[in-house]
Amino acid sequence: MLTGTNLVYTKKYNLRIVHEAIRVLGPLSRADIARHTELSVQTISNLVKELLALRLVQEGGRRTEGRGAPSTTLTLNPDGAYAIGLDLDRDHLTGVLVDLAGNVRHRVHVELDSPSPAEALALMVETTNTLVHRQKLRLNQVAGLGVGVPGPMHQAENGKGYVVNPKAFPGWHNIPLASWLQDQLGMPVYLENNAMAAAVGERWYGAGRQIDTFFYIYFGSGLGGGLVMHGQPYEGFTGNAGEIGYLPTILAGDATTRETGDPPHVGLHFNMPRLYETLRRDGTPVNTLEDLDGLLDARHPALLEWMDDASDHLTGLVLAIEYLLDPEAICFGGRLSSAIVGELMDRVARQLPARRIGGKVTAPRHFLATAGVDAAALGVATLPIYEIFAPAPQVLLKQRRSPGNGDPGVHRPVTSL
Amino acid sequence: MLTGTNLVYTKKYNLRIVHEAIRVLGPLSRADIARHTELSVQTISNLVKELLALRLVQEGGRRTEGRGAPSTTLTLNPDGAYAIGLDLDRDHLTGVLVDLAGNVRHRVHVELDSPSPAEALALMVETTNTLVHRQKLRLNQVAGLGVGVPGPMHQAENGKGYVVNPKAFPGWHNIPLASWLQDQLGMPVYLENNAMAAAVGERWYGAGRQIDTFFYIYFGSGLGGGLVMHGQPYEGFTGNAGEIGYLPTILAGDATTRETGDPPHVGLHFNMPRLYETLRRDGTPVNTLEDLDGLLDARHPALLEWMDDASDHLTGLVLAIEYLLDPEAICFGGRLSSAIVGELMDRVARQLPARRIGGKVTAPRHFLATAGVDAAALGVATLPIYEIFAPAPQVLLKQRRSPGNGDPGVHRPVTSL
DNA sequence: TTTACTTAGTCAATTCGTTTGAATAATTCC
DNA sequence: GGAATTATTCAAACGAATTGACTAAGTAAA
Repeated sequence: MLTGTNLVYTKKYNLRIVHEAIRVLGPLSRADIARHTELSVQTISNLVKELLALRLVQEGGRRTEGRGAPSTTLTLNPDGAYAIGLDLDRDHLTGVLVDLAGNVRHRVHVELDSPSPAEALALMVETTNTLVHRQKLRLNQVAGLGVGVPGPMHQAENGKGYVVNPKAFPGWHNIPLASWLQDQLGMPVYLENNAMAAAVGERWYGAGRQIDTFFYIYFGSGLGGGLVMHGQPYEGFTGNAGEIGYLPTILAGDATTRETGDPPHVGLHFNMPRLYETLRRDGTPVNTLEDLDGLLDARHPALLEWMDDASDHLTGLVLAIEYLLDPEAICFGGRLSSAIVGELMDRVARQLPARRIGGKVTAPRHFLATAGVDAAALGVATLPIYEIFAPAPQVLLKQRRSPGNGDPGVHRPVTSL
Repeated sequence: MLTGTNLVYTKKYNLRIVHEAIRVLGPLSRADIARHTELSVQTISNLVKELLALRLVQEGGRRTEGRGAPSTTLTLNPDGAYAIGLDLDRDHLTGVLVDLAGNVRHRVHVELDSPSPAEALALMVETTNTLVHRQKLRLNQVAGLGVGVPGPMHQAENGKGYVVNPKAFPGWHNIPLASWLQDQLGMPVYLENNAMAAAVGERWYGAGRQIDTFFYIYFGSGLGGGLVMHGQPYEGFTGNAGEIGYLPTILAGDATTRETGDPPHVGLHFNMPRLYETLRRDGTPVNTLEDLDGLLDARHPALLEWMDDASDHLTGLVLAIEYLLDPEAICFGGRLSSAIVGELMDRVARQLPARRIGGKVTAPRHFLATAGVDAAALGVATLPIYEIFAPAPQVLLKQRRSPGNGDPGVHRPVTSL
């Protein structure tokens, strides 16, 4: 990115910064924003005027604090924008319609069993239309559609667009999900692995608002991870950073496990279908994540045994993240219930001190994700909103006009801000 | 960082972008730069005029290619700036004076044996003065001094400035090396762990110029790592990202090793003093890194055994980096000779395919660092230059005027560009 | 109650870096 | 030799943030 910048980009960025300041720190007065952004009050006044005209922010009552004239408070207009998020996995499809403030306005949930591409596509289009109509919107009033799938993703064979991991979805080889949906729905579609999406959601609406750099450990049907650095999601070169499930459990040695033919890796210890099967063999019928909650309440021995093993590996994983990435915090969330995730966190916290190398004083703090079981759906829904409103540094830089700019096909719309 | 920007910052950034374009892609004409940066020729012409006046770039001959008027070529002026780098470890101090083009103009090397803080400080001041006088410069003509130490670093107890890891330097508890030197020498001092510094050097002068995101595996007296993402060094929240030596070798289980009292971690397998001792017990007198080269030529069994063990762990480490960070490339370098590092890389490359989880198609490429044994010294020398010239996004953003801006004490000078 | 002071916000003029358009020079192609 | 092409500069225009003057609306002190 050796491109320069000019005053047009300056303004775009400042508009986003004002929006972001109100979003994160609001309600705020124009003078407050000026102080936070180091811009002049006059500039803020002009930018706020534009945001008001776009109906993205709204004026509240006047507030008097100390001496001087009372200030007019500004907050985001929740109805300023909508986005849709679809979280797809082999066993379910969850769809949400969220507004600019991150409120889930509508939710649709369907249980699935390894759908074919055609079935899933039809269902996703239907779900999207349902969500749009319930809010009495037209398709073009929605900022975009985010789709979450279990990682990792690969590039399509023609080099255009990402395709879903065929290992998680047998029969989905080389299906360019994003462009299919985009053609059907005529709105920008963002495909992302659900762990990363959950991280973006946490960054935008959760505790991540205040935390610059954190790693999100995502418990889904498998184990995933997402990384936010300096407020920006970090995707990696091939778009698969944070794929913690593939980390080897033993750093040296290449012994492949008899069972899967793959080298021993962390993911095996967090494979939910595998856990269900173990529990079933043990005489306990389990099919869904909700069933696990009941077992936890009953302190079921086999479940507790799994949790011991899982937290043991999780501790090592946390250490790897600490030493390699040194984040400010580590976030735990996903589709497992808060009760189970919380217990895992407790166990990790107990083990961790003894397993750190001596002399380390500061360590990243751990926190439970705020979004709950729909973290991924909410997360992918924030992708279009993030794209339009986030004050990312690249907003400031001129875009290459030339073709072949490296971005492989996932739609990036002309941003409105 | 919720600060805005204005046209003054725009210009600063564009100046750096022009400089960077010439540095990386040069020699370039004004029109070439305009095409690369997407700025207008007029703008480039103005900015180049300033860089010429600052003597940071120089005009070369005119070059005619195809039809049209011939263009004036622009290159960096090597004498436009100088910087000094000092690489300190328990066993040595290496100092280099480099120019803007990355040429090592002078080099000083001293063997040490766990110096006291006072001794080391005196020696570092002396070395700096020697290097400055050899080039017939005055202290204030040097852009700054970079100091590399083995990581990790900690914050000083008063919260101001980083201090050297007391584990690597017994008796160095809570010594604020950077501010001491800054007071003595009156130039900006940048303290950094040598692995990260080597990565910055590689990014600036080596193969990293073309690679946006890479991980640098540094073989020093121990094992270190540095991370460059989107062209920017990533430090982590406490400044200790990339501390790969501390990664647990076994993800689950908290068995501490009898020997050190610490949990088993990768660093133990790359501890040079420990290797020397093993070899000595084996009847082979070894004291320095150069001795190891001789043993490699002789295919010494004990050394080869170490290399097998080391590469075995290195492979696991590479996998962890691949899956967690998904970089474009991984760079191998440090103070071990290229011959040894090269052999380690060969062994890793042989083991790696069998140990990846099935289905992974693309993988980061591996390359040997370009800088050789002085990588760290050259790397720290680039820190002041990087600070002044690198087109980092934060250059575009207004700085907070208020005190307590979070930057803990390491001197950040007013940049000239 | 009056007066002084403080703070929020707007209007108008200024500043400054990039862009645009015109002009000039140097070279190749026909 | 003339037309086309490319590099570079000069001068004017554009558009963003800034600055300074001003109004409005409150608190604090006399």
